[in-house]
Amino acid sequence: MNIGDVADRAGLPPKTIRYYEDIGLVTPHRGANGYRAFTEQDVHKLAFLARARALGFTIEDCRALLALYEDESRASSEVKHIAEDHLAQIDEKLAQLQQMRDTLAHLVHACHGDDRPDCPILSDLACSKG
Amino acid sequence: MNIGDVADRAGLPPKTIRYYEDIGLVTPHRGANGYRAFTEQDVHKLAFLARARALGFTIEDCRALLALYEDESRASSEVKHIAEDHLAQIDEKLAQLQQMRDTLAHLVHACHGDDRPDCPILSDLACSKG
DNA sequence: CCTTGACCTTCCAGTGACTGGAACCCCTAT
DNA sequence: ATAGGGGTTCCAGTCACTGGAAGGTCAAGG
Repeated sequence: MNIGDVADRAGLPPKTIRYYEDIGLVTPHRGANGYRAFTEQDVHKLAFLARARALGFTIEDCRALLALYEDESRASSEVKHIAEDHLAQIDEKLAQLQQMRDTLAHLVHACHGDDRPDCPILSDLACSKG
Repeated sequence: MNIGDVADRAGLPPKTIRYYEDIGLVTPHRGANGYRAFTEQDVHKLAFLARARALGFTIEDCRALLALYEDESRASSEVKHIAEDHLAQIDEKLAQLQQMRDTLAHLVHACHGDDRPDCPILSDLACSKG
């Protein structure tokens, strides 16, 4: 199968798939014309990657998950460990983002947003006592 | 004032301050020895930047905000507009992250995490019907 | 057979916002 | 004189792609 079809089926741009080959996440064979020839298994792997990336796992997480995925004898605890780590990171990011959101929403709310130059947003940024 | 002191007072690493000079956010003078010589105003500006960046504004947002900040006659509506845009972006990101969190938490919860190879996390990643 | 257009290939460069490191200069204290 | 802790520049790397140029390949239509 050519890269374009794989891209459609895995839900990843061709550029990204080539990049994944560059960094060794997939290793498609080559046809006589030099085109990459993907197997069903490759498609499966790439779809796995697409989903894991969509869940915010880093490429290195994905590499580890793929290795575990392909290891028949892995323990589920290893996978759980990676996922839990990632979950904790997401929680931290969520908290930070929520904090940012609250502060910003407060500022936007306080700003009258008219033609006058006074602006609570800028005042706050200028001296972070808000 | 030298870059180290400014870094302490503005809450930014020296490297970052040099980078901000590179991209034209600040333009400190130079002493006879070639060292950057920062004024109080520079410190103020950098602290402004530190705060705005901490609120997740992009560098280009910051550039715009700084310009508005230094423009005595700006309308607060312009600032509000930038802030509202940014707030909307944050909200979107929050929603995505929350969605990711929910899915992942569900998977982690479903995984027994023992020595056996069965793992709902990998199963889900492999075929996204979960 | 030729052309057209869609596909494929490689390689290089850019993104955003820094960060690390090398190699070197300057200032102060001992 | 020397040791250290500043400062300077510049180059390269990060992360995960993405855009674009230059060129090869393939199937369909005239």
